[in-house]
Amino acid sequence: MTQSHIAIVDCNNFYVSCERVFNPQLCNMPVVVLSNNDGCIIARSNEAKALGIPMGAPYFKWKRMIEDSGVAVMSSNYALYGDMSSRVMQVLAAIAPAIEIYSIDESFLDFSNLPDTLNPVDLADRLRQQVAQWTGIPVSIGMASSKTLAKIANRLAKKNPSKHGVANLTDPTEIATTLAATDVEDIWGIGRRWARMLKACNIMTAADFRSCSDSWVRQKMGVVGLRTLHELRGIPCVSLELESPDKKSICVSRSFSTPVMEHAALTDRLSDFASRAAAKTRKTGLVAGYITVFVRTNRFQKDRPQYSNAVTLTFPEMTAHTADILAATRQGLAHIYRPGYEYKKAGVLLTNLMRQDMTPQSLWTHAGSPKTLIVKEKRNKLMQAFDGINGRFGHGSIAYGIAKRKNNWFMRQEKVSPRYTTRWEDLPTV
DNA sequence: TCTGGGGTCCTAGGACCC
DNA sequence: TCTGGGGTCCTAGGACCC
Repeated sequence: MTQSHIAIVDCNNFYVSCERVFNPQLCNMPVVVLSNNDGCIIARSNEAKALGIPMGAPYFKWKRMIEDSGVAVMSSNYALYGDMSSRVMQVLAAIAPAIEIYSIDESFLDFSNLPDTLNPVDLADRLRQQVAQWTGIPVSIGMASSKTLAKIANRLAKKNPSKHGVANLTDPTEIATTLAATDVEDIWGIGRRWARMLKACNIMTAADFRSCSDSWVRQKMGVVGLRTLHELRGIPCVSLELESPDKKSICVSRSFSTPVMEHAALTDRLSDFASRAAAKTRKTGLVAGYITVFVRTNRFQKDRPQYSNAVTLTFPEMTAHTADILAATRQGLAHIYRPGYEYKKAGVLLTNLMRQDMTPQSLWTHAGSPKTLIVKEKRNKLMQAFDGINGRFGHGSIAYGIAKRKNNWFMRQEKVSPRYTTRWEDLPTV
């Protein structure tokens, strides 16, 4: 068996980099990108990080400082980021032996079994240059024998300018010094809670953690923590997933820019979420068995009356049909809606998903009978036409009557860039 | 005034069964 | 004064990720 070697390619400050590709004035200056409703800061350029602006911070708390420091602020433009992501991944997939797309801005690549003539660092350099040339996005690449170590190598590549964006972490001495310089909370798989617990036990760095005993880690952090421990020792426990598995849940939820009190208004918004969720489900060729509808008040306003509730309903027959999902959403909301509260967030979650062609037939519909088949066929064709129109002209171009009243509740999005790559009208001109 | 959205996996404990 | 033992399935909640 050959030694495992894994590379992770991570786009630098991805959302900011996407904005910069089409608006070069944003280069060499501090830039942040905001979440939906311009609520939180979810991406920062290096210059913005240097100013001390933290990831995930509420925008309103930093607005003053951001304005005073001349930081450029962009609302998020997911149509642009999603499209840029697939371009980056296409370049990687064309060159690398095998790829696992891990998130919108990261991919793991299989560098095991490279031919002797091909040095992994040379291959990584080539990938970096090719992605930069063909998409304009800068990436960093870390390599090691496990995913967790590759992640640490990636941080090294980003932090250490002498690495020029590529770090291959294989030398035991370099691994030891790098782990000693890595804070325990910067390990992939160690979040805030576990970091706090570990630090309380005087385990401060990745090197400290690596020398903990298996039994102690197993007891405190379960098998997940144990896996991370072994990965840090260079034993791969998290394998590459070359085929992306089917989703197990599909969720559409939003916070509202202003609170919603009325049942009818909540129905409007949830109906929109429901039809988006239905379209997402059809797009992946799945059908849902259960639906959960949830609502909640603003959890940050502790002096206001709080209410949060959810209900799960079972579909009589698995479905991805907008009409079924809308009906269930309205039924679910009727169960959990209580008047007198200021609702801040709501959503629809579809679970028990299955490939449509694997769906068990209901006992009651005589699924095989010619009449039922014709009805099903008609319903499916309706949804195909529906998706075709919305795919071409944008979500909501066509909608069920109950899903679309007046959409006068737009998201707050004051600084959004054009959809340069996915809308003809927004194509940049040169 | 203003605090995102979408996922995964694991575990403990209860219900139920023999 | 006493009240088995073991297995499976399901779910809620907790941890994590980007």
